[in-house]
Amino acid sequence: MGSPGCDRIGSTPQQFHIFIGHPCTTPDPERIWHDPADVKPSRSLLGLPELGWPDVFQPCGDGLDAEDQPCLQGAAPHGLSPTKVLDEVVYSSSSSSSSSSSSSSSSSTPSTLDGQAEEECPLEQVQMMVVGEVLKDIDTACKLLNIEADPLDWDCVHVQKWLLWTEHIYRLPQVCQMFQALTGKDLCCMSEEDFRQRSLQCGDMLYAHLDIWKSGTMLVDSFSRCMGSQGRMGVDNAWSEVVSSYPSQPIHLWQFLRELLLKPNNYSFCIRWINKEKGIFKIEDSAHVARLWGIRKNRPAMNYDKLSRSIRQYYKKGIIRKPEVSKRLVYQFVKPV
DNA sequence: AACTAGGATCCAA
DNA sequence: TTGGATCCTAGTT
Repeated sequence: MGSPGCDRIGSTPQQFHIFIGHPCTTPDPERIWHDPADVKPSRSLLGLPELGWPDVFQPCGDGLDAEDQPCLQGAAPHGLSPTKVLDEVVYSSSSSSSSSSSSSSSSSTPSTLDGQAEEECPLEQVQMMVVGEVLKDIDTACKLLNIEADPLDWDCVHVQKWLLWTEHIYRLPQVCQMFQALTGKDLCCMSEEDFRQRSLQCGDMLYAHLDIWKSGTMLVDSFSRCMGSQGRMGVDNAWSEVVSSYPSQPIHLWQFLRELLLKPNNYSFCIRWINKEKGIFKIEDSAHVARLWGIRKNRPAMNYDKLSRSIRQYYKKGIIRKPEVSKRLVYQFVKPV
């Protein structure tokens, strides 16, 4: 018996709550949610229509919600295209480093030198964080989709994965077939008008989203050149995280599940430890985990029925088992992580 | 309805 | 050969 309605991606879009730019993609949730200096790029920052945060993602554990945290939203001017925003970030960082008083000279009335320092530092921090967040978002998607960060490196399959992913994140209608047999290079050569011609409804959105990815490499280059050692370290760290994360060989399901479990700030809403020491975990959102696995393996028809069958294959192999007290959706790694 | 269990088959690496 | 996807029946919660 299967799980009706779960065979086709998009059949239950309301359950697919991944968002590439969610704060929880950042490794340290404590810093993110409790540090008042931390400012997240909102969807509008990226030139994308706002989604209700709770509908997009529910940060688990701390109960905080971005809508309840005005400081986490609207970090950048609205109405800018992603490229413009990123360009501004790069440009202003460049200005501020070439002449460290750039921001202060344009700022209204810094009363003291100390005041200048106070104003400059947060600006650079915010700029760096914006770039860092963009890179981390791309990193998250790269890990999940098992694709390169640079669209120029994508083959047709990678393009389809990216499209599938983007459809889900932004709840776009299915557009994959409109971009068949296109490589990443093909995509990058296309103009916004080309995108619109292929998809009147969301071509501009796809174009903008691709722009963010294309800007990733450029951002790293620019920041490496322009930022001071502290900024450079931050970006380098983000980038090294991106680069080092490319899994080149096929991933096993148990490894994938462990990956999700080891990033509770990202995925605890759909899979979490019950007892990490004993390796016991619970799948909180079976459909979501199945979709993540389907995206990872490029199997759009994946569902929990099939995923759980694969998990059960691990029983014989001694990789995963049911805990002594069997509960629904609760499994146990035989060798705890 | 959703989940669990396991047999059978197919396919790609 | 192996790991996983897919389809299936049957039982349980």
